[in-house]
Amino acid sequence: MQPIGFKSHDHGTCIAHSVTSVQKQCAERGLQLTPVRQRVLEILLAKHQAMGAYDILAVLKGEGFSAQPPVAYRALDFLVGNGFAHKIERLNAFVACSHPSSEHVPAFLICRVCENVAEGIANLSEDTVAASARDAGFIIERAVVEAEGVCPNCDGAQP
Amino acid sequence: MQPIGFKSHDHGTCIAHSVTSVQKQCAERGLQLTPVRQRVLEILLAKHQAMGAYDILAVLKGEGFSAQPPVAYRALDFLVGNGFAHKIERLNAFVACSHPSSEHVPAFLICRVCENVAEGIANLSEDTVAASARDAGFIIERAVVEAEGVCPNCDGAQP
DNA sequence: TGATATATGTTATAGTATATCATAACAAGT
DNA sequence: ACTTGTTATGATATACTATAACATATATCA
Repeated sequence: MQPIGFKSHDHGTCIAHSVTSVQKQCAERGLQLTPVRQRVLEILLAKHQAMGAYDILAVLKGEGFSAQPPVAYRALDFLVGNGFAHKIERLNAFVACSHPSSEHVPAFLICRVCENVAEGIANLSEDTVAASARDAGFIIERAVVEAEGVCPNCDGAQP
Repeated sequence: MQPIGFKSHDHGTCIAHSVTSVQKQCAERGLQLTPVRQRVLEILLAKHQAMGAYDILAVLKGEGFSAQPPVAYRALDFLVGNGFAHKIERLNAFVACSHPSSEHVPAFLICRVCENVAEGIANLSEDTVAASARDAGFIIERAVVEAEGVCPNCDGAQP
């Protein structure tokens, strides 16, 4: 449940573990993790940075996949729609989900210097947000928190 | 501090009051609320819906202002940069700020049916988000909460 | 007044995302 | 086997969003 984007960790294992986990969930839920979809997930997992759809497309291009925009957007729609990735609206970019096994309100910590992204979990239900929504009679279906700032690796080093 | 987007209220007064408030703040802070800037603010205030830059441009077009994209984006940059409006990233659209007199983390309640937007205030400092950021050593400079769902006026009436 | 900064006008272009139609692959029922 | 339904992919074109770059004007102040 901790953000992992700014800590050093065994990233090879991190990737392998995530892919396996997603494969398992797809099997359980009757979802097809087709080659493009899995490859896009792997591309996202390769960094803890957000990637634009066209960045992903550029990677796919050299690998025998069709490289038209809809290819990337469809794969991303699948991943985002099923909770395996998130879109960071502020950046028009995508990241693999760090907590793919549970429903949650993702909270992104976006470093404006190095552009790395860590994903935490927000607990809006205990926030004033939930109270406002309740008072207004508004039913929240999905939510996201996007926070921009400076990560520990960049703090001090850069403006 | 309550969201007002879904409640009936005297909207004429609501607009006039907001404009006056922004004028006053601009005077105090040495900011120039030029004709385009004020007009864009008024256009945003006219609804509690988010408007795209090109929607705004279309309104300006009939009013003797230049209607090239940079005109709208510059006015919006001014308004957003000084806290008089917000950008809703999820919609690539803009709304006038409902609480223009104080620093705050805005929390948008976006109705996916009627597209109206209410603005509440989040208190992330008491949320798990703040704890995650602290643990990670991440310094949050700006943040926003975007929640999508169904407003009381649309609930029941629509899917 | 002149120097500097701020704001606007204008053209062109970059970057992001989707609509649309065609084709393929596979499963299920007849 | 044959049709039908469903899901995924291929491919083209286009819509939508945003900014770069440079010219001109207007404000502000030493």
